Amino acid sequence: MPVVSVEPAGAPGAIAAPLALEQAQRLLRALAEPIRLQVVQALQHGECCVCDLTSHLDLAQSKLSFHLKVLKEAGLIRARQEGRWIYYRLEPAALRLLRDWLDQLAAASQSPAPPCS
Amino acid sequence: MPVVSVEPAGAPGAIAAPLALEQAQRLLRALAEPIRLQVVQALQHGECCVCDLTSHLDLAQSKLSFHLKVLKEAGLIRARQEGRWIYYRLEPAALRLLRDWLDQLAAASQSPAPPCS
DNA sequence: ACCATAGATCAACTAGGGTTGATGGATCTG
DNA sequence: CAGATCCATCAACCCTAGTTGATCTATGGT
Repeated sequence: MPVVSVEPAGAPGAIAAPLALEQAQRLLRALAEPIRLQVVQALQHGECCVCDLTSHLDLAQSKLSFHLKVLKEAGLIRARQEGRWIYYRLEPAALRLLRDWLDQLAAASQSPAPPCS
Repeated sequence: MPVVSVEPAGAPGAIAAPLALEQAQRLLRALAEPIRLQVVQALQHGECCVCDLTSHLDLAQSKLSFHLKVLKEAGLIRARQEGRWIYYRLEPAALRLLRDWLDQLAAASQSPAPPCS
């Protein structure tokens, strides 16, 4: 179900450019929202159940649930149920994916090259 | 004017967390839009004038201009005038800033730690 | 001076994403 | 079983970000 399938370590040289772009876009859209960024930050040091997040971030339960869903569908977080609590945690692979995408872009943009095709 | 002031290489250990968060958020919001991503990709190998971008991406001039402004205000691109043309180019420092922010997050999220405070 | 082109800006409109409050389904406790 | 807690989901609303078409400024050519 998660959109970002943690790719099974194929040859690191080969890149399917448009696919990577699409994934990068999904991740960016999911992260580009204040509340979701707060959630991601709150999860950066370990997993956390929803009720603690609501109180910690002072959010309506419904609102938080909505944003958790967006983050989960983008593949940025993962849920684990334990009794009646549901613990969420970050998916570092997704973060690394986006980081690598940015890295490529930054690398390409500083290699001297002729202007615009 | 650019929001992302290319910080003058302070002690790399010291981080002003909320400030970095705010900048990351600005960059993310600017990048999280299909057209703006296309623009950034189009600029990844060198600078380009607006008229070439419009034809290359097949966009209304007004629309492109709007998105260029957003990218510029976020500090992701920079403009240079030459005659009656205006050339835009990527600002790799901004990309690296965001990459580093993601890197921190990914690093923190995989160090084993106790759950939720 | 006149006209053409490049690009920014503006006002009016639109649509998609986020909010809100209520309801529903699970799981635990007594 | 009855009640309570945790969380997801839904429908209605709202607002902001993006679109559109027109206008404005500046530069350059003739």
